[in-house]
Amino acid sequence: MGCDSPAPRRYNGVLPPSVDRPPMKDTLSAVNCGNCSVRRLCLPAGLSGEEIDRLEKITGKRRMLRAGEALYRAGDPFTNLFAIRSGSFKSTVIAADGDTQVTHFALPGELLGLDAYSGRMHSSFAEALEDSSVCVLPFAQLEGLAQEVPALQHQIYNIFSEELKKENETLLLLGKRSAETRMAALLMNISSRYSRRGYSATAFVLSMPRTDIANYLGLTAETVSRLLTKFQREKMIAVRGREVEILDLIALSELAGTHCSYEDAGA
Amino acid sequence: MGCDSPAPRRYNGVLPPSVDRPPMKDTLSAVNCGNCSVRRLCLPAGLSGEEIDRLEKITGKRRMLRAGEALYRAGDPFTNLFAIRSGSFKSTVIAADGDTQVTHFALPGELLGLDAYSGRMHSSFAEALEDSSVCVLPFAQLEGLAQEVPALQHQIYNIFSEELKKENETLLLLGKRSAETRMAALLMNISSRYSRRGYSATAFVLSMPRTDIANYLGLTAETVSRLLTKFQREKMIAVRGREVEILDLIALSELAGTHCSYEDAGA
DNA sequence: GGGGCGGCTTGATGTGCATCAAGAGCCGCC
DNA sequence: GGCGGCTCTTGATGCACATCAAGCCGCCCC
Repeated sequence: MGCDSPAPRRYNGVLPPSVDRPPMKDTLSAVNCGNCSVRRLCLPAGLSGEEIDRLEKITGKRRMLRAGEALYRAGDPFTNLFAIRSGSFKSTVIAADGDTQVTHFALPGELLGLDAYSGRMHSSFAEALEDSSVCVLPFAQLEGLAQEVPALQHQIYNIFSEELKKENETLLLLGKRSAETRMAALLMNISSRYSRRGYSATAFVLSMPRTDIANYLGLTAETVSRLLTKFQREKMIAVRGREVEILDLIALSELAGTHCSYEDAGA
Repeated sequence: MGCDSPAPRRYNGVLPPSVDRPPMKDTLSAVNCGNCSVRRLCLPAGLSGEEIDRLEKITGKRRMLRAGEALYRAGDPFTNLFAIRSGSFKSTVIAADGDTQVTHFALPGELLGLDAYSGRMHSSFAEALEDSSVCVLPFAQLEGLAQEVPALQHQIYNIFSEELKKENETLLLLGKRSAETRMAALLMNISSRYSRRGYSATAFVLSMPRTDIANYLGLTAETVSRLLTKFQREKMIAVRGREVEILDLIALSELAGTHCSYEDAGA
């Protein structure tokens, strides 16, 4: 394509390592939004019981993925949105020179593929960070249903809008913050997202390798490693491989500069 | 609010300087989407003549703003979207510590306020960079119309999705690129956006000061200034204050690393 | 005209994080 | 068990860009 030119700068490829285990086969088990543990965070939020029933009729199946498996790749035709049911994903984009950028880490209840609507083609990659399961949402049908169910349309706008808001915060982080602040902010972010999902806010396992964290934060893996060690030395966290325990939530949130939006962190 | 803590890092306030001229008064002149020069880029894209008529009934009025005037501020209740008719804007978010980040520069045909839908409140600021005019779109009515007009709903999704896609590219830029690459990419980006709007791709006036460019790119004004000087020395551009002329589009696009997506730049 | 101010440029110095390099822990596999 | 390949850590060095500090230019206003 003649696109081999300029200077990447920093970094180290982070492309789908293409796992050797066979992909899990698609299961056709029916989706059950009404009982789903993340329904408050997902499409069904704000829908009546009857509306959720209609939604379930559309979201025909689930798909299981193994760690490292790609949910979609840039260039794939866009037909489905995916709602994460369990596990976690990273989204990445790739520059013309082959350089990769991790743009999100996605957790259960979040939707993947929204950026593919315009152009009818995925422009980013989504890859499972651990064995995961997603609900498959054929967008054409979803769109049709939203036309009839205002609450659903409402929720779709909500999710788009939330997504934009989150990206603004990421820009703030990347644009002007020190490595230390970025790292602290990521830990706080993951903590609060796990917490919303009913997991511990202070003890969790990072599902992604250091290289992905570094890439996401615009740093290097070495710097991430040093920062985690430093935080540990300062008794803010305890780290063992990918296991993290937050020992001093207040200190960490102050470092992150987000304590005001993290409810009652200061109380 | 007890939010006076941590380390800002770098930078220099960029908040609404609050112009001394009185704000322009709102004019009630009817909007005419059908004739608007940016309708291809705006909400009417893909709508039939009759549908555009219905859209016009909703978009009741225009609003004129002077350079430096705020269109909305974080915390304002969300009732309207705004479509830029002429001029340009910057969007910014503000961190808990008061630090500001410019997240976008917006040009005619683009929508402002999309990130405020969820939560019914603006979470960012939009400020006119020059005397500008916008169409006011009461979102409740727009939402109602979209419920009846699939093509409009479609276009709203399109715009949301485009917005997400653009943010991904910005993340790529901020996450891993050198100052030089960022600056070149911004110039190319502005160039192509002006070009889509029927203006020259190679000669334009930057409507924003160096500090805003620097802030947007995660750099300092000094670095921006040095880079522009350097590009000029290397005969890629000519700069005089805010006037920019691109002398070597190819070289600049190669520096930016985006030449593959810039149609026919290599032809 | 001249003084003040904000935006811009240019230079000198400093530093935060990348880069390079080596080694340690962990795991799957032969 | 032990080898090869990961991810992760830790240390030494260097550089890109921030920071600090003048000075310039255009513009408004007295």
